[in-house]
Order: sequence, then structure tokens, then C-alpha cells
Amino acid sequence: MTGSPRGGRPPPGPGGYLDRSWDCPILHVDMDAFFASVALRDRPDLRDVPAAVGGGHRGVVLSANYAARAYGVRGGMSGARAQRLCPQLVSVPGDHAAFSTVSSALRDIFRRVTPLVEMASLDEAFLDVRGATRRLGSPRAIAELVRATVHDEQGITCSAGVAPTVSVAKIASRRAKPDGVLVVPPEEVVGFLHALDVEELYGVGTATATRLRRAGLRTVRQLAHAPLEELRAAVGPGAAHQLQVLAWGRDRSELHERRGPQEPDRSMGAQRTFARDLTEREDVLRELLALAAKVTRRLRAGGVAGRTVVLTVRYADFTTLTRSRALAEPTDVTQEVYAAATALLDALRREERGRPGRRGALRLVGVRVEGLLPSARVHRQRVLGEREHGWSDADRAMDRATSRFGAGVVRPAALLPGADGRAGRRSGDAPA
DNA sequence: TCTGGGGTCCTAGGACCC
DNA sequence: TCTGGGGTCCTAGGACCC
Repeated sequence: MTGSPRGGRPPPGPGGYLDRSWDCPILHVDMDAFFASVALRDRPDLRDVPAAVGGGHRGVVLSANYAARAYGVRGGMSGARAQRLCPQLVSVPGDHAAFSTVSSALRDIFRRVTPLVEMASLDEAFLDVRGATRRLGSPRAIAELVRATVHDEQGITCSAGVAPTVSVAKIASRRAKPDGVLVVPPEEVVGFLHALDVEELYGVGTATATRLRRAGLRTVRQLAHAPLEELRAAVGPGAAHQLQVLAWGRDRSELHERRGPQEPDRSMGAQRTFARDLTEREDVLRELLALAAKVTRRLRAGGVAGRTVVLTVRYADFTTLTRSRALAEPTDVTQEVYAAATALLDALRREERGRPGRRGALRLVGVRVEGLLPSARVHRQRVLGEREHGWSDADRAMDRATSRFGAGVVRPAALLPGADGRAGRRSGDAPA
């Protein structure tokens, strides 16, 4: 499709193009069944056997290999359903450290091609290859080079989409799967998009797709030609504009380099679905403490502190609520986050009390800390010797012990087995 | 089809301040 | 005293992605 005469050239100006490789500057590279591929790399015996990472009681499949996909097993599906579809499905545990290691190696491979890399997640990235064509050839040739390098060095396959914009490249790589390349040159963008159903657009999920369908818009072509007023009525003004931008392939082609160390994550959180719904406050509090400890450990490891604590609660009927509270100052202290989460939980219980059809048993609780700042920028205004310093010191002592002896050797007394006579049971399955 | 866990971004109303 | 508008923060919820 794209001819690729070599030769560097400034970005296309009003004078038009001679070198077509400028037209498709964006490469989207996406690993095929990433978590399953990495987990199964060293298991040739499972190569052609249906296998999945994750699943289990109340769990979902994180990723399935293509043998399992042939049975209809998909990532995001409940473990129970996957087993029903494919009774011989083999479940393997995920290895988060391995996923991170491979992800870093992938980033290095991409950076060898171009410095303009936007990592979209652990296993996918956008590459601006405008400046690499003189050295490496056409965007298609670069895509094949990246795929071959990933395969040689990491032993997994990936697919690539090549297009003038980020969203079109993303859709193209999805349609190139598995182990393929799809190039969509500018003159084919509109035709390519307009043949799709609306849910294939990047950013259109089930909720938006349902609204569009209700408005009689099933294809991207219909969406592109829908009167703006009609679209606004269906999805709201902001989304309406954005959808038509996407439907005509006019989204961005500039990449945002991922946040570096100088710009921390915006939030960190942890949540947990229980093997059995919880009804006792003490049980819930113990989970909250464990979650607060987990989140603040990550905050401290990342050198950040946050000012807003968010509690998430999911009832047995799947109703999910969040309540949040801004603290006076950012914190990374377990006991402060735990105290805020507890206060939010108790306030919620008071809200619930006396309300008809109260929901009672909890299926899940979560703790998230938002508004993160580098800890160095947090000047604690406390008077020296105030109690929180004690808690903070305790946290840091725990961090040191944990890094020396491994997770779980030191934990708050309330989390010790048998601390309240309930034998500290850990509900739920092992983390994937 | 009985639905995980980690995130990001957007919207919208109300409080509060200037 | 009344009124208007803008900006920012807080809170809750929703949608989406991998």
C-alpha cells in the first residue's frame, strides 16, 4: 500500500508530499495475548493446549492463548464461564515481575527505532516513526522490523497498525491480530473507518454503543453523517464532538511521552473481592487495614503522598458506591489512610441505616489515594513528636523489613492470624 | 453472562471566594 | 443590600481501557 522511497524530508507543508511515508507516521504495536504469551513462554508443553492466566473462584481470565480463544475464552471473562466453554482449560498463574521485565525490554526495543514512544500500557505502544524512515525504511518496513525484533528477543508475537493518527493506528493493529501488520494510508482512512461498527472505535464502549444504537447509529459511516444535534441528544455535547472527530479519522497524530519520574501517577489504589460476602464490621475493617497498608507501601516506594482517600464499596447485589474525603495534608501513612477509610465506611453505614431495602453484605471494598505529589514537596506542618511521626516511623520500619525478608513477614497486629479469634482467613484467591 | 483489579479522564453540582 | 460572573476545590458517579 504505502510506497516508501527513502529520504528524509521535512514534515509536509502546503506544497504537498512526495514521500508517502510521511503520511503514516504513527505505528501502534500491541503484543498478542501478552500475559498468556509471557506466562507460557517457558511452557512449550502448553503451546497448543488451551490455557489462560487468571480465573478461579470469583476471578476473571486475565488473558487466554489462541488455543483457548478457539473455544470462545476471552480476557475479562469470568473463570467459571471459561471453564464451562472449555472444560480442559489449563490455568496458569501470572507473574507480575516477569510482565514488568518484558515490558521494559519492549520499551527499549521501541526506543531503538525512535525516541518518540508513548507506552499506552505494559504491552502496547505508539511510535512516531516520521524521523526514522531515512534510516530504517517505510513505516511498514519499520513495523516488520519491530515485530521481528520483539519475536527474536522476547519470544512473543505482536501485531502492528500503521496510520496517520493514533486512533486509526490502534484500530488497525487490532484488526491485524494475531501476528500481522495493517497499513491504512491517508486516502483510505475514511473508507476503512466507515466500514466499521461503532463499537470498534477506540473510546466507544458498551454504554456509548448502546446509546448510539438506540439513536439508530450502528456503523461509523452513519455516525459520521449524523446531524450534530441528534448526536448531542444521544451522548451529550462533549462526546458528540469527539465521536465525529474519530469517525472522520481526525484525531491526534502527536504522541504524549509517558509521564517520567518527575510526574508521578495520579492515583494509587487497591481493592479486593471476597470469596464470601462480608457482613461483620470487624471483618471489613481488617480488609481496609490490609488495603491501606498495601497502597501506602506503594506510595512510599514511589516517593509520593496523596491528599484524597477514596473508599469503594460493592454490595452483594453489585451496587457500587464511592465516598471520598480530602485530608488536610498529603499522606503516605498507613494509619492515616486507614482512619479516613474507616470514617468513610462508618458514614456510609449511617447513610444506609433505616433506608428501605438496605444492602448489607459487602462483596468488595477498595481504597484509593488520589492527588499524588512527590513526598519531597510535602512539607509536613506537624509539630515534632506528634503522633503521626510515630506511625510514619513504624511504616518505614515495616518497609525495610519487607524489603529484606519479603512481603508478609511484618504486618499490623490486627492482620495477624487469630488476632480476633477468626484465624485471619484471607478470603479470595491468590493474586494473579 | 453473575460479572477482577489497576488505572485515567470527564461531567456536574454545590460551596466558597473575589 | 442585592446581583452577576468567574475560578477553584470538593465530592460522586460514570465511562473507558488493558
